[in-house]
Amino acid sequence: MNKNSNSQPKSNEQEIGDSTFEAFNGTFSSTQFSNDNLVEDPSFDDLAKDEFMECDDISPPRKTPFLNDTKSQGTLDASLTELVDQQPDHKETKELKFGDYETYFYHKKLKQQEKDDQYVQWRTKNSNQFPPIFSNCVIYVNGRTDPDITQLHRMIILHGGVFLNYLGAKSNATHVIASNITPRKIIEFKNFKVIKPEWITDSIKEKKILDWTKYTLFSPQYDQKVLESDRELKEKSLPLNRPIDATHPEFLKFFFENSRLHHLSTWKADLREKFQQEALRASKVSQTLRTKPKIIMHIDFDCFFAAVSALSHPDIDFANEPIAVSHGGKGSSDVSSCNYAARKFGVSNGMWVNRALELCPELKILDYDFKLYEEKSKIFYEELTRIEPDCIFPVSVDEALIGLSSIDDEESTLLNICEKLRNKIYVLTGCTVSIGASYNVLLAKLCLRKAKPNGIFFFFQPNNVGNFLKNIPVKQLPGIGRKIEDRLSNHLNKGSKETVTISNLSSVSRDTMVKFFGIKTGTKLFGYCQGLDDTDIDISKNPSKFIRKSISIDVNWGIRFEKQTQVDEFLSRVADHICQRLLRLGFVGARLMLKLARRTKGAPIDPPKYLGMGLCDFLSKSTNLGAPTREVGLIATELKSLYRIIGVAIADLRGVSVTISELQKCDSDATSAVDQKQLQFEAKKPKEKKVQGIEQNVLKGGSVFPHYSPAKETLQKLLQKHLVDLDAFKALPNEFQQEIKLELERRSVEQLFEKSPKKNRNRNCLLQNRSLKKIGKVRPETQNKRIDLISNQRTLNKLTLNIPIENLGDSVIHQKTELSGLTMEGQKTLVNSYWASEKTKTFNKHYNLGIQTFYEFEDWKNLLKDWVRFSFENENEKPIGIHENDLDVFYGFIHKLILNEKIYEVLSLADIITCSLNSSELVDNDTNNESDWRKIRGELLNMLKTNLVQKGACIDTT
DNA sequence: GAGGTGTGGTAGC
DNA sequence: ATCGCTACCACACCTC
Repeated sequence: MNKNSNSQPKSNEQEIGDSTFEAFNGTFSSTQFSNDNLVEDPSFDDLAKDEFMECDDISPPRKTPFLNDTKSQGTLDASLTELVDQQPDHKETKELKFGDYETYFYHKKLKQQEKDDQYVQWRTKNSNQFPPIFSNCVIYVNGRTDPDITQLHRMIILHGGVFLNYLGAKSNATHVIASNITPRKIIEFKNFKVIKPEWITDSIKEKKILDWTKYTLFSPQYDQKVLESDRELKEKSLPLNRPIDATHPEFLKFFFENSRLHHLSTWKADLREKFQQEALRASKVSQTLRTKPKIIMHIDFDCFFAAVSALSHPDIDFANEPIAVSHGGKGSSDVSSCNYAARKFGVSNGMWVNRALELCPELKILDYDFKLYEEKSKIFYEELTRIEPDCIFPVSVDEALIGLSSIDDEESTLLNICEKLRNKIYVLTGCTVSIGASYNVLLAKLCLRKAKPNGIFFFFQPNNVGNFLKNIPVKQLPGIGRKIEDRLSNHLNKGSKETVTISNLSSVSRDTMVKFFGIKTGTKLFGYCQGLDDTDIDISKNPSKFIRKSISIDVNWGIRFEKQTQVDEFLSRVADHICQRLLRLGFVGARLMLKLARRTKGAPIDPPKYLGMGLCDFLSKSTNLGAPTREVGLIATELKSLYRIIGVAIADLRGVSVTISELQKCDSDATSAVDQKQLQFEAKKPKEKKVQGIEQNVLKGGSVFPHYSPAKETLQKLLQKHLVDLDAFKALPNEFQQEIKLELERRSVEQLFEKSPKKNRNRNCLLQNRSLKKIGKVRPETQNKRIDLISNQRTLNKLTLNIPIENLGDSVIHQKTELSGLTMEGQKTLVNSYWASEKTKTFNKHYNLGIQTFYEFEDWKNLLKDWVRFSFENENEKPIGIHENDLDVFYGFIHKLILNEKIYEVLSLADIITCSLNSSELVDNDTNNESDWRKIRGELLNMLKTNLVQKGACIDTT
């Protein structure tokens, strides 16, 4: 068993299945490393007790490629026998961390696996009795059947078939067995051969596989063929030629369902959250000072996706046949995972499929099966929990760091724990894991690299660390990626392509590293070179450090837009999506960032990757939402606004990323701890009475708002209240005046309503801030934001409107199109002045407003006055006129105002135009110019009106 | 010097 | 065809 105990670290080119073990020193003495200690070792005893509880019928698992491997067999087979020979302890009542439901399924699965193994053994012993008639079948049994599922299971396995416990959407089930079927299942199983159980029994009787079509379950009208032709018809009627890009309303759903990176990220975040929550609970129970774990184990599946996907392809010889997981079979799809047989050909993760096929023509491409990955991952983490380490730190869906300190100083114990774990995981998932272990995270990670694939590697010789590290490429160090490697390579090798190893760095001083990579990265890298790493993986020591800090959505594939409306609709959908996630995770966020990928100038319009982003520049802009929120409307509006500020030309947009940060917990669930706290805080009796008052009033048939009657307030008072200038108001067309009036009345009503505790109660999460004002800002639909901003003249004048003038010039034509409902041509001809577009003298340039200059509203008022005057100035005996670019900037600003619901500001700007035109200062040299200005003014009101009507309609429906 | 903002890099398959 | 995500850290640069 300990035949490898004194071997040197194996090389990277090790054979598959080679399980190497490097001797401990220091804490662990190699003389203690023996089997005799096994049984007495308490931690091992515990381990054994947990295993196979409630499992009474245990037989040795089948031989597997993994176990048959000649190099590992001695060690692994021995420990495996030992593992399963342990008597189950039925008295064990210790609670399991994952709850009864999951424990139940865990044991169920375990039992099933063991039964399968028994059957396989019987079969091999009595191969004459059980001809393998189902050897090419992967069979799933649904619902109640006769004979029942257990019997069918047995028959299938005994006759060489594969029995599926779970039917994934992309499962490779060749047959589904069912006696009855619901209409819902008919749809669910439409892509499978659904057959009666008699097919199995009859086939066994006949000792040959019978024609399944004679046993189909569907009645003639639901016959498989009919279904298929139905499907074909449907598919033909759909415009399948059109590529599905981000303009499609269902794009996000479709995209995320199929994005491996999306899955990886969400799984990771979920795991993190789960362990963080558990650590939080644990730390409440015991606040004892924990010591740092002495041993760090790094456990990771070998080519996880490939191994799991291959499970549904029993015909594949995973150890020898090159396989890869990807979408589709060719082209610019990424290879997400490939097995070691494929790696021998030079295939690697992240490579495109067509390149991989060039290197390895017989490479088999398998599909993703995200559900199955998740399922296997769950088993993996359950197993990790089961060995009760000091701490578990999830690195990824298939990978974790484990801290151990309770093991006595027994090398054998650690090796045994690792091997048992590996075997157990293999038995339960059908996939192999590798384990690296050392005394810190850095070294554990490096050990894992050496252990892969399908092996174990330890390093516990601090005195020998230099030797251990010297040939390791820096790229293998955690946190050292392509960029840092490149910079190191350029610095050290002066451009030569040779891999930079740690020994190459020995000449680099700490100061140089800090100078190169900054204080943190530099120091860390320097430490790594000495084998030092103080990363702590114990979440429970400081759970709050691991709490989620942001939520984001990135879409950098399929982004192709032609019109602003498409972009806006997409941003709305993204907002909706992110708000749903905020809700699901129980957060509100106060900060919003939009990051756009813009095609780099000169990069091809269509990059080599189909609908990919190609070479891009990234531009980002963030904004404060005022108070933590997850209001879709607000976030969508802000995103559209941010998009316009960043100002990426629509045709060049290749990626959209939205991040919400400054999160606060805000569970919608009233039973949550957070809400309970807030409810206590909110306990204010008088407010409750008010609610009753309103409700009573409604019952009596009176106004919902007993203290307010809109009719009583005169128009003048209303206008005063909202600081709308009476003259400006009178200058408006009648129709528009009416709308403003209605709007203001509505706002007064809502202002009252907003103060009612009924609404606040629904949002008590925000009461934490003890600020009703902030609550108001969270919900623009209820107009509080407007009131806040408009009712205070000082605020108004201080308002900084983030419009960088030059940026707007590029894209505001599109914005105008959006707002006024006019076509782009219509917008352009709105000002039909004689001045030509080649005219370079724009107001903007003339006044040298500069780049990225931000203006307060007062500045904009003055600018407008100046601009009007400027346009009437003479140049070559003609007035300068209004330049298209200036107008773009101006409309962009107006748009921003409207987006932020600053009605008063738009009105005052309209008023300024009127006043300026009437001013005697102007040289009355051209009536066209004046009429242009009046058109612009009309357009402002038009934009406002359009927006108000939209808003009104929106509010009416809600 | 503290704090805000934009950008860049890294990790997992 | 294709599904190039996402959370986090670190840092440069800026303002106050």
